[in-house]
Amino acid sequence: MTTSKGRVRNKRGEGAQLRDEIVSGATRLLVQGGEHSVTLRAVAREVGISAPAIYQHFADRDAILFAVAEVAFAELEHALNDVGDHADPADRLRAVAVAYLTFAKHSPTRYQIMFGGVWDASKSLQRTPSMAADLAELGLGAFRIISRAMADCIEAGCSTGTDPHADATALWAGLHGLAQLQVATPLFPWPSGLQSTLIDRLALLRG
Amino acid sequence: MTTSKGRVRNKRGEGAQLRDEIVSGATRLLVQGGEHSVTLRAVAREVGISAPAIYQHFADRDAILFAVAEVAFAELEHALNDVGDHADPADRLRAVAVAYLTFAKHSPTRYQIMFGGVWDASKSLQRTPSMAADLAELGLGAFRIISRAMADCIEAGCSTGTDPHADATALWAGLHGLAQLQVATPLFPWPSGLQSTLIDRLALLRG
DNA sequence: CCCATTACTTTACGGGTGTTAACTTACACG
DNA sequence: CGTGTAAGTTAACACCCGTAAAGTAATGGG
Repeated sequence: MTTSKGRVRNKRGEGAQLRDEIVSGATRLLVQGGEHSVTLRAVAREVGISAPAIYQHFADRDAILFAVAEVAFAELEHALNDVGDHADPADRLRAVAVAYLTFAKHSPTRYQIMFGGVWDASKSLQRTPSMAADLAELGLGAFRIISRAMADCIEAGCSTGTDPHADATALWAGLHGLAQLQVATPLFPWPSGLQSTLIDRLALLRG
Repeated sequence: MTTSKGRVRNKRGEGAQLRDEIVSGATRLLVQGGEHSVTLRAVAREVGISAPAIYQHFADRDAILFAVAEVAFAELEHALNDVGDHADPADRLRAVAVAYLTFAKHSPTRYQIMFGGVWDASKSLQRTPSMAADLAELGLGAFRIISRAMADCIEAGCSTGTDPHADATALWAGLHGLAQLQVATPLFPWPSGLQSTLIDRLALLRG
């Protein structure tokens, strides 16, 4: 086999493959046990390699978590983009919002490291300023999809909003709060239909 | 005789005082360094006692954090109740909402252990079902203040809402999302006036 | 065919954690 | 005054962590 880039090496797999295994192993741990259970050694254990082997692919524990977040962001963006065709821009916006909520609800721990990281100032992600900036950039990608759908609604007259950015931001905040709060306090008597209510009110739909 | 290290030990009735010192020490650590830095030993260090001494007052580390949350909930409730007199129920609701946001923004890490605990399934608070229930109960206390203010608005005709519980819940979700998201991602270009926009929209004010 | 490189291994260091056990001290009471 | 009890102490157990250093097996170029 030719090695133009010299990537093929060891018994376990071809270079980048192990990196992916590490990321998905870490993701698995995150989903199952929360952020704290994603430790360097635990990831290595999960993947079936020795702990120091990880340093071939990641600078430190935080870099792994960052990679997990990257994947999660990509997945979220995909979910938001892939809501199907909707003749009515309002329907589309609603679908995007629902997709956002579905993602957050379906994988809450990943959602947390994406958007809740800064809370814990010293341990979790974003210790490095550059990392915070990168995370913010990725988050903006997801936000822009909401923002665009919102703008389309306003332009089409489905929404009585006037400032797409401000309106989309308000909607985003509402979605975030609903998603997180519902997962965090499942014992609360959540009214049915709350989701639609909140979306329609914040997006100023059907006004 | 006092110990060579100077701390007066074991006076009867000093017990409860030390308990408070532990709670406030833990609070201090939480505020400064995030939840992960509130470790049993660190708390003991902060208070100036030995780690095992804590077991006289708390069953385990989680119990300390729970006590911290209790105090924080009391403080939040007090802040929500103490928004001054307002002739207009809408003004009062707005003031309550602002107070909520102010609290969350001013002490984000405490806010997190109050409402964000369940995210991390295995480490943080609420491992015990009973603890989750207790936390939920405390949270309900704060929510009821919002709910009552909301109901007053509806009754007075300041709000076009119809279902006080549902409307208050939507507002709560919005407030939670705004507070947390703004703290979590400070780099985002937050529009000015977003706070009032969100409150008025979710509370259906000035209809 | 040899050898440098690469990717991984084992080993080990230095530290942290929650928690238990055994000891010590100070006070309260008979 | 002696003594029992409660509230502290120190010491220790058993784990976990991140990561650095050194060893080893496979690979591919010269």
